Amino acid sequence: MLDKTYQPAAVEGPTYRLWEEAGAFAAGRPDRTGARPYAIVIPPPNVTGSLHMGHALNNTLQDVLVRFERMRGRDVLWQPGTDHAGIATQIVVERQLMERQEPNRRDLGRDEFVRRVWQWKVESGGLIINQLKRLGCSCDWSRERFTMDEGLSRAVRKVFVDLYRAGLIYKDKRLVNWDPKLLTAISDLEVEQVEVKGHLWHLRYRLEDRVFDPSDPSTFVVVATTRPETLLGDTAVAVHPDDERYKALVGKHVILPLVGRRIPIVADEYSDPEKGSGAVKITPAHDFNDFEVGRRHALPMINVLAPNGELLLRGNSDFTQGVDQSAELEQTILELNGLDRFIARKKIVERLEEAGLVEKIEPYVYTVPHGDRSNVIIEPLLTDQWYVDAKTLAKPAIDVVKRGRTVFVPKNWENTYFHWMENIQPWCISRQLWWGHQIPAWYGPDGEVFVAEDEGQVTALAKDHYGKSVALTRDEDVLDTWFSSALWPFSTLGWPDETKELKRYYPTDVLVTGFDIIFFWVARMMMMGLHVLEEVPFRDVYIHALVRDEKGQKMSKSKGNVIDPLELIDAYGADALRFTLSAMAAQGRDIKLSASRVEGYRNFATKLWNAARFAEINACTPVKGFDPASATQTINRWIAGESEYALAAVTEALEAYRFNEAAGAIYSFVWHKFCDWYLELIKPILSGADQQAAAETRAMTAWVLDRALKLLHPFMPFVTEELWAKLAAEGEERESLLILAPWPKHLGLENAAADSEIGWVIRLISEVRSVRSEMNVPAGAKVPLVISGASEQTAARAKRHEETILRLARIETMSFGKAPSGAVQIVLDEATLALPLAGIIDVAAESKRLKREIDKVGSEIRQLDAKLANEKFVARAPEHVVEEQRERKADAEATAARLEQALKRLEAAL
RNA sequence: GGGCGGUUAGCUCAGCUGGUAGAGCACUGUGUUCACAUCGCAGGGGUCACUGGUUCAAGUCCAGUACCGCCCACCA
Repeated sequence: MLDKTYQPAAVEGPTYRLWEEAGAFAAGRPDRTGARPYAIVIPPPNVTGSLHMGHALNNTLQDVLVRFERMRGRDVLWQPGTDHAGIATQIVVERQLMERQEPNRRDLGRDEFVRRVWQWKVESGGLIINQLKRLGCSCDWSRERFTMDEGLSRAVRKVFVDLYRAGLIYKDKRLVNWDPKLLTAISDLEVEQVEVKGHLWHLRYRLEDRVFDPSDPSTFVVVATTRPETLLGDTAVAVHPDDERYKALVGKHVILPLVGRRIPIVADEYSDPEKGSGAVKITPAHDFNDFEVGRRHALPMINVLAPNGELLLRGNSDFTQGVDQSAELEQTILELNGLDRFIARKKIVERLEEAGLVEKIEPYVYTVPHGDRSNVIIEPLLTDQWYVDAKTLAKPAIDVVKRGRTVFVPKNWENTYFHWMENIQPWCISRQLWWGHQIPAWYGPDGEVFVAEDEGQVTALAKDHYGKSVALTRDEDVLDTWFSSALWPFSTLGWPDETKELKRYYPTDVLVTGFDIIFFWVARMMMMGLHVLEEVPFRDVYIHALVRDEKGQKMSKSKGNVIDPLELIDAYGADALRFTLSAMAAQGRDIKLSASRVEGYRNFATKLWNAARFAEINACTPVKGFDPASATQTINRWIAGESEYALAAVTEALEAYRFNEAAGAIYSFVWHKFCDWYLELIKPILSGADQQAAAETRAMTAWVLDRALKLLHPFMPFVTEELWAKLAAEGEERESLLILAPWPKHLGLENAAADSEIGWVIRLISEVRSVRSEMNVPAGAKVPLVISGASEQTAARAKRHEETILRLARIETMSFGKAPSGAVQIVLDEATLALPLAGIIDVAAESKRLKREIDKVGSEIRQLDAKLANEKFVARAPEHVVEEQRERKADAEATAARLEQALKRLEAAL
């Protein structure tokens, strides 16, 4: 006997183990060898991660698809794994070392530190995997991968070497986004532009051949800057070639304050006469634009910053090059060397003010680049880094989407993808970290670079080159985490080996992910997949929304508005959370989650549970060989047909990735069709005398319930699997677990006659209930029902469903004849239903109610009249639309006439 | 500066190819009915942001406006 409510906590664990023991998640099951494959690779969560709402959504949707296709008979591979997440993981372990007051990373040394990270990974890295299991994810865990596994590392090395040899990976010295806190380069994508309120300083640079006089503008040039501290690295002042104010100055020189460096005034179109003073200081080593200007004018690049963001002046030969020794220079070095960039800024401004070199200071709002991990201001820094020639790789990746070989859903994300891909910049892939794939490049004694997959090959290469064995040193840097992620769709399948999995499951069917990583990940997988395997990594890319809190804010730990999916699972069950996320996954931009919604769907699980309980109590168990098409009872034919509509709706919606529609379709079928009406309508049959009808109804109930469990299983796997087992025929076991059961087939059970008849019964009951409620008839009171003006068909229907009507509409007796006076009257199609309530009802109130009804129908008639009187409408609208309006008008007029009669009868009774 | 979304019931949102506005929650009334009070039944509540256009017909298509949000961009 089923409990009164569903207890998720008691069911979820054992059910999950059941699936695992049955090998239900495994790809390539023996029973599917001839089946079409269906593959999804999971967006690998960071190994440091714990399940947040975004993961919950992302993985719920994948699991819905995977379970759906598995039931449709496909050979499903859902490839799981985790990402080593270079920076994030290194930060976590470094923090842990600090908390435990252990030696820091540098004291430990690289090998020991990396060993400690691995150790951490073994101990704590599996957390999120277990959380995915709690959500019910049916990944093939036997195939779990990690981006730093030996196999995946081999793929990384091979791709790196191949791309290097193809000239698509190269080393370059240029400005990079440098994180002064993490002490590593980062890619453009890892930089966030943050708007800040700051200042714009207008500084005076004195002209070389003039004596500086603050009151004489002809003795200096004013430059405006938001970063005064970088003036130490200035190597020019640029003005626009057409700027009349400065034309005469081009070619002359100014003397850099605090330093004494003589720098030229150059003409360059980069300078915007509208901005600042129209003259701009050029610091090629510390600004991306200035870097380009510097290249055009062959300016020296003077780096004045150490990697940690402190000024580096003493012993900096670039800085002092060509500058005469002076007391001023010495003081500058003494005061500023080793200062943090922002402290130095203050000092420099102070000194400039003392010297009368600050013309004015304006408040100024501008954007400043911040590191997305460290949250500190990023410094453009001149360093040697490895780059991927993304522009070349992007071309085919753009092309395949244009030609529809890979399709984004929703389609408008393709624009975002194209825009970024068409303007793609070289991808900086080297990171000055220790945790990650160390770059397979070695340097000879003279700095010659050798790139190969392993040390043996590299040694041979070097020997060839030098004619003898030499000592090589390996490049210390590691690769951007996203480099290995980019290979995920094929590295997890065993590439570079030609495995049978690679052959069978690549390209994968769909990638399910959020729009925030289209650039980071989707685009790069496209580029790598196409380059390495010459085939797209996935056919479809389903982009889902981001989960936000109830107020629409992005959930983040710092805001404290995080809803923990595991807490929701504990409170309401995994099924309720999954159903909520599915139901809310309309193809918009974001999902605002609230616990009340989850609670509502928990109630849905309970509702289903109780429907099953009803089936159990009434011995509705599956009957072998039952053919739903053989049903004779109208109500049974009706629910069979309704189940067909639901099947079609769920199937079509899932095929189109319309998760919310699929969820909505099964929800309203189970609750509003099956529970609200079918189960109520069959109660008289089940307890009635007609044994054959009762038997048919029991069989149909079990059959429909089975069908509902199947349709619901992708969304609510736990409760459906549990009920599937419990509802098996007595003494028998199911042929398979629900997870492996076949998706229902369309049997053509739709039945218009049954729809019409049951629809009529439902309308009758609803109308009677409504009027009773409105007339304040006590719920418990049974009243007689007199039907007048009924057609033969209606009378037959009423008789067929008499018991049901009596029961559900709380009717004492049903009869046919003239409507008695002093009765409440309901017009239902051609018939009028009278509830003789003389003495109970307030005649005046009833008269008012009827008049209101008449008004309502009247205004509908007027509207329809106007429409039909419009010649253009009749002439131009499609025939069926016009016809529909005519019918509607005829119905409304008939109803109005009957209501008028009803009103007359009522008033006659007064 | 460019691009993309959003604006529909008190709240959170559906509404795909234009043809009588929907759901969940909340609210109101009600409930001696044998699956379910995590429930049943009934009900209130919307000039679909605004302006104009296309159309026989617009929440739905087009243009513009106003707010809100996101993404991209090197603006001293």
